[in-house]
Amino acid sequence: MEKKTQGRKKIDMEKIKRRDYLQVTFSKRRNGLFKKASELCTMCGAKTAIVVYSPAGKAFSFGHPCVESTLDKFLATASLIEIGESSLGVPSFPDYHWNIGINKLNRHINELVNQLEAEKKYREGQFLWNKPIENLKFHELEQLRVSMEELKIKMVNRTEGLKRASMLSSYIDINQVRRTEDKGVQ
Amino acid sequence: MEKKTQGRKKIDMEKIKRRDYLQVTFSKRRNGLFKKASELCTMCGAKTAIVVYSPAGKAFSFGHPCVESTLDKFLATASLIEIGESSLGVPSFPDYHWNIGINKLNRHINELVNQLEAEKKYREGQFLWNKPIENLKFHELEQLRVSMEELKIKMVNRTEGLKRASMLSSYIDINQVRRTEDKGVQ
DNA sequence: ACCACTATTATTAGAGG
DNA sequence: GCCTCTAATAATAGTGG
Repeated sequence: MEKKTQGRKKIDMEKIKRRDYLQVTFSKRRNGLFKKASELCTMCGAKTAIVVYSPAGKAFSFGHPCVESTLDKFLATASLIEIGESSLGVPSFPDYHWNIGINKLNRHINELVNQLEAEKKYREGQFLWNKPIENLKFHELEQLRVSMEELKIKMVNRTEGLKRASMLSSYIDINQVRRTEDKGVQ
Repeated sequence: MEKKTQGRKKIDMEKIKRRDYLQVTFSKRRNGLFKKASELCTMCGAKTAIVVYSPAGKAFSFGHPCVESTLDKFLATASLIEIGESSLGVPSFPDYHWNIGINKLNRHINELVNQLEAEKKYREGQFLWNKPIENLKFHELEQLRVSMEELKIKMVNRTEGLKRASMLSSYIDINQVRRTEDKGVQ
């Protein structure tokens, strides 16, 4: 029962080398970050989304009111501004489109697919990919989406363990903090 | 020059009512949040993306190494997990969807864009990028096709990279804080 | 892995410029 | 709006269970 603690050391802002310390520090500081975000949301009425990847690639997220809505709003607005600003005073639209970076277009496509899925979900109240492929009606659009899903499913099969428990698990009412158990930062 | 300060008051974790206080508190705490995130990134080698919306709807973001890459990774993984969970008990989609033709893909993307345009018009009205897209469907389509191929390759590469350690990338800059000017929370 | 403790540092509310 | 200052609170590194 020796209560001799040496107290907090001044942080040196270097990457921690010891793996056990890294793990515990990551856990503590991630919780602190989410707590700060929660305080910012409740005190100031802000909307916040945080995504943190541990060095091992494990994902943790915080969202108020939820991660997806905040991120969707951000991505949509960013893309709109991006496209709108780039086309301001630039009559030669082909050049813009040909010069735009692949990454931006990738994000654009991801956004298109995500938004369309959200819209269809909102309209139809059901994900079409729960149904057998043979019954799909909008064959062309469906085939595109199914192909993308197949792409993603292959990613699931390859990324083995870090998937299902990571995200989209449970939402807590107050803060919508959702996190998985911290299996390690390694 | 009266230096009588009354010190910090215990926070009451309620929504601040005074608008000027709300503004300054939002600013201070947002900076504090980003600083904490930066520390987490440098100390633990984490990847982080934060999006904060002020009550006025103004967006602030922090990202390490950048917002987009972290969010892209999150959204891709989230989508595949979502699909993975939803497809539990559903036999895997056949492989031929991987080998879908480029020409078909062109039509699919075209329909995707058009349908999304329609949906967004229906839901929210006109958007800035509606008009240019109508003027240049061919170029848009061509670029989207290229980006789809890139996306496919990129996702495969990313998946293979996930299995190995993702700590290869160097975390150089302190913050890579990208934010807009704080015009007010109101 | 998580929890408790605590000395010490870090953050910040409130005020003034 | 932003910066400084400072007292007071909050977060946390290190330790033990």
